[in-house]
Amino acid sequence: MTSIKDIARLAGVSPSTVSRVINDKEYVRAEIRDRVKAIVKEKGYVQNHAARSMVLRRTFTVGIVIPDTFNMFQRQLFATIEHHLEEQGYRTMFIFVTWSAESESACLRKLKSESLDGIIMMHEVQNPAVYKYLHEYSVPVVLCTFGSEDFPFPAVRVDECAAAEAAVAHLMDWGHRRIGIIAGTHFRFSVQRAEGYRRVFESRGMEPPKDSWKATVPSYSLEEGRRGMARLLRQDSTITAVFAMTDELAIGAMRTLHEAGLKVPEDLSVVGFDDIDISAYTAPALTTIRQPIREMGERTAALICDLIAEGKAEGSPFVLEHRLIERESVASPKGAPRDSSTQDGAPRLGTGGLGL
Amino acid sequence: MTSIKDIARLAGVSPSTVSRVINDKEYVRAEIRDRVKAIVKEKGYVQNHAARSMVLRRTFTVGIVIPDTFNMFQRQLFATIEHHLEEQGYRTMFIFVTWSAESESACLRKLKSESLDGIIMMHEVQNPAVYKYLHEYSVPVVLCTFGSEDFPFPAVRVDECAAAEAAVAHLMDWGHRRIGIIAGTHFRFSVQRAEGYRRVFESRGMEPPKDSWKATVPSYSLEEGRRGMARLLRQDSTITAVFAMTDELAIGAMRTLHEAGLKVPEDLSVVGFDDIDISAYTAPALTTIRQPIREMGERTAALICDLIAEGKAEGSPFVLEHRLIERESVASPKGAPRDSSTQDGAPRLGTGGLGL
DNA sequence: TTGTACGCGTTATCAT
DNA sequence: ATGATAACGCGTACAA
Repeated sequence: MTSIKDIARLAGVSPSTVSRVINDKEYVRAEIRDRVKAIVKEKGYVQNHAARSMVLRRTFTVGIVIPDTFNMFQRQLFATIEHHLEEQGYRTMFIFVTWSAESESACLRKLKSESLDGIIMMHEVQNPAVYKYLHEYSVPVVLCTFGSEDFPFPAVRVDECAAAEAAVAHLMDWGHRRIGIIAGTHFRFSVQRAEGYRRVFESRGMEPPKDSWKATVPSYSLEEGRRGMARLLRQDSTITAVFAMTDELAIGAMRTLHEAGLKVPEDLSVVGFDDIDISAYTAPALTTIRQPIREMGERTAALICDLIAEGKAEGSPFVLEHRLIERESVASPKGAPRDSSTQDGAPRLGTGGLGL
Repeated sequence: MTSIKDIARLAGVSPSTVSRVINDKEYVRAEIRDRVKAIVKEKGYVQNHAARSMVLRRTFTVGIVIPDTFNMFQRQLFATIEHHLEEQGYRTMFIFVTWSAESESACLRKLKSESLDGIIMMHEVQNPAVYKYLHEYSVPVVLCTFGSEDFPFPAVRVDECAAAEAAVAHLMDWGHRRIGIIAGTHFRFSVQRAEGYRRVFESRGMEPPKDSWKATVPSYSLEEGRRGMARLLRQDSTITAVFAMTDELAIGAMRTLHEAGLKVPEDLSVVGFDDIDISAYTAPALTTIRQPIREMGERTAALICDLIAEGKAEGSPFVLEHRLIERESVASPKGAPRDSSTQDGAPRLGTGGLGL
């Protein structure tokens, strides 16, 4: 590969001059600048990243820690982040993590050896050593989609509990009382969303939801949604609606319903969470909670850039607004007309909530 | 960050010795080896990647060029590749590309500056300069999901044309004759799949498909599938089946059908292509062509490793077998019983084709 | 305004 | 078996 020295020789100047030209520094005669630039272009020269980051002691790279099974929601999120980071001149390096302890150690090792300029965590690593390392060496970090009480990292997220509450309250507004939940585990949001579910019952002075209305599944896949729904149906066939903790789970659940010959929403209503892109295209289209993906991504990218550049992380709030997207998967339970206490008329059909 | 020199000082040896220990070289007394290792562990030392790749003149990094709007099929594919590469000690760097010329230039620039050990192209870049550069500097390259006639890069893929033929033939076998197609553009596979579609008509001695049976859409998104199907319905309402060039397009198409009050497969049959994971969970589940994702990923990873290590790329074939996955989205056209020339009985319902 | 010299962290080579 | 030294490509302080 052609190096800065080659260019220097070709241009009849010293390497430092070439360096100045490339980095748009002052003190270069226009004439020389042009000559060097021409040669750079001709030779297709580009700086060697490794050498640069070695001497500059920074890598211009932001690491994104993300589950290796990332879903469409996360996919859209990091696409936004990546895009903005790119604009700011940062490279992006993905660090895929599974739920295994070994994978988390590998993650830590990677974080160390890469000496990244900043880290965006889109995955709640369990091993505290990771956060501890990041904190001790004061690596710029921003948490995205979850928060932490133990470490003072800025966190961009929605109020998971309130959002889940909105989803379940929506079901209540439609007259549902026996509402099931398909719940995941492991992550903070799983307890928060479950808490939101519980609170709706509480705040309305109702009995807490029965245990038989809950199916806990080991992951957030379509298949687990399918299984969870099947279990729910077995446990208590009187439920009239289901809150699935993620859209994937909800779509899997609808599949079970379809196989069982049950119609959504006529026989059973479903609401999801995340508003992944496919949720507007299922039959029926899924009523769900939308997290402001774009905004979250922009905010996260801006934060990490500020953190890297100036060490500051101001400009709250980092808790963004969620929004209920009404589509077609919710209706009144059979026999029971819609709760008169709500203002809204019929559910919006079509792609009204598509955001096009 | 603690460096090799720090460790050396702490252990009372020279940096070279530490280097030998770290890289498991010979000629180190066991006693010293243990002492150094202990200190390395205690200090949590890890090699600096930039420095290493500078002196070794390799980055241990494989670049994956991929569309920034990658779909679930590609997502599963690169997950497999990433996993295998990781096992072989390679890092992975994604290079996201859009369909713009500017983005492709940026891609080229990146490829140059990163000095990657190898490149996996999962996206058909239009600008020949990219391939030219790769070829000239004999960077190890493997194409994944498409081939090239202009450059001798090994390519892992299926026979797109034959696969599309299988999809459409399946429709024919069910008695369909007026079969529409939702087609994309830009990529090699779009012309190959369209060609497969055409050939079925030809090989059965039928008239070529009418122009009004074809809707060409500008991208492969859910939304374009929806639009394409709507257009098809307007252009010729007598079609009884549709071949969508990708599953996303198919799912979007089914959405239009749902909105129009048409039932799949009773009113209209649909077959897709790719077998993305959600295709088994839609209602109805999608009949589609499965590309052997796992195998393709493994093959691609193995190839790039061989290419990097030994410069060779042997062990064809690189053209893998596709497979028709029959689910629920195909039935006989209304009024017409299933073509008696086929051996198979009723379509498989449920998740028989799920591959669990 | 330009060039020289050094250092970043690591490994390979050669000397010991 | 171990250590000293050079080199990788670049940026920068300092000399010119």
